[in-house]
Amino acid sequence: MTSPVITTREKRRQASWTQDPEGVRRNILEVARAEFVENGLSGARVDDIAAKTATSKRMIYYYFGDKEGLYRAVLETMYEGIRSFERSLDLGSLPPVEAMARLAEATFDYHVENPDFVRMVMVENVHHARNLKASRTIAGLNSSVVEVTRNIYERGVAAGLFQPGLEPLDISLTISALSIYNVSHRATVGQVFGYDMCTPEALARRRSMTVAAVLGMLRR
Amino acid sequence: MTSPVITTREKRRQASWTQDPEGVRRNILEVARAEFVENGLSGARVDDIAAKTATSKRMIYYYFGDKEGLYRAVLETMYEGIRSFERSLDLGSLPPVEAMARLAEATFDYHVENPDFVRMVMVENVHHARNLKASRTIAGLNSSVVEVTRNIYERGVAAGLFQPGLEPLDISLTISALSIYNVSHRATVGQVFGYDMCTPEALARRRSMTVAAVLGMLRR
DNA sequence: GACCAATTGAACTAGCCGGTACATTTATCA
DNA sequence: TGATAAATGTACCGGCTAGTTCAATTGGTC
Repeated sequence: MTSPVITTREKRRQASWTQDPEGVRRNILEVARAEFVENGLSGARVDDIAAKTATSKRMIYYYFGDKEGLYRAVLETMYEGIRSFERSLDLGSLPPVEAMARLAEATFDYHVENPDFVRMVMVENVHHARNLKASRTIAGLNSSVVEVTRNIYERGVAAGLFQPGLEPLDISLTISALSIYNVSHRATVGQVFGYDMCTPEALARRRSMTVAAVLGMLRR
Repeated sequence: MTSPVITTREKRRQASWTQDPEGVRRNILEVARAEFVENGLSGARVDDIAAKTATSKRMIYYYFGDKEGLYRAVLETMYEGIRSFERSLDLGSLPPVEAMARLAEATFDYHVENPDFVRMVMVENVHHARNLKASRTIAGLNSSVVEVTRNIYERGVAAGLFQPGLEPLDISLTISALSIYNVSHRATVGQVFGYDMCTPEALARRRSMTVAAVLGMLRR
């Protein structure tokens, strides 16, 4: 179904080649993602991206128009990823406290496992989310995580377990803040405090503190 | 004592001018800060910075060596700012719970009031803290916030108010995460959720939730 | 197998951008 | 006041960088 990705090694340098739009597109996106994540939008070089693909710079412009178009396409794949993660959450059957803990843990884990997403979001924030705004695709991908949170929260309030009067969105943002920080600020925290937040031990500690903070904030 | 900052307007375009090393340096740093904060390291243009100063590009290289040297100098002023803030904290006389709440609030407020610092830290993380590492100046500016946190925490544990066994650094990082997020992720959150985290009302909510989360996590 | 649209390649370019050469003016101080 | 060092201005450059031109090849269609 999906055509095989063309690796850099097997570059088709002969006079003859086989058409493979899907593969070329995917190959460019993969390389571009690595470059944008590593160097940011302005820091990434189209020539470098092209050199690392199995194809040429010409194809980047053919498929993505310009550098920002390519960046936007990468951004879109990232947001598709987290939306898909959010949809996969199935916490309706768990009791409120367990569900909320599980939500926090899953969110935490997602960010740890997807540093590229985290870095891309950082880059995008440096640019005031200009490309996020410009993407019709991402606009259509509305987040379901707030509704998930609302459901759990309201069940908890009804059961007398959580204190009432809070905004589900704020709860969501708190979880997000505690999850993303470990990855996004790994470098500066590592340098300033001589502490790597991403070792397995550090992550385990930070994970349980995240759950404790979220539940502690909700408990009445 | 400090010479007046030369504004862009009163550029000295005459054949004669007065020397003002301090002023020129400061003027360049101010302009550079705005540009780096707005565009990042690779996004900022030395020509643009020069054009917005009262002096010329020549002086940037005279005083700061190269673009990265200028960036590093800006970064250093930022870290001097937060270290100074940390030293100004005087929470030893407050009871543990109040002191911890006050620490969280003050940290929260500092980030809200210093978005330039927050953005600079973001940019620096995109670059894997390369320039932070390179700065001897910042290395000498060790953070006192962990010791402040440790003091409060240990008093709280001794008083039977906080649960024992936690790392002061982790508590610090939790406060930091919850404080910085509102500013650093304002753009993407604003776009994705249609929610501006930096309105006075939103900040008030997020501020009290931050305190609640931190205390909730510590309470035994 | 001839035609056409989609896809790909190689070489090229205009302008930007970090950095510099060189000359000149201002302050310091003996 | 003259010599020296520090500070500043003007003009310039070489390489990089996003984007393009022009042409060729491929695959499907009738």
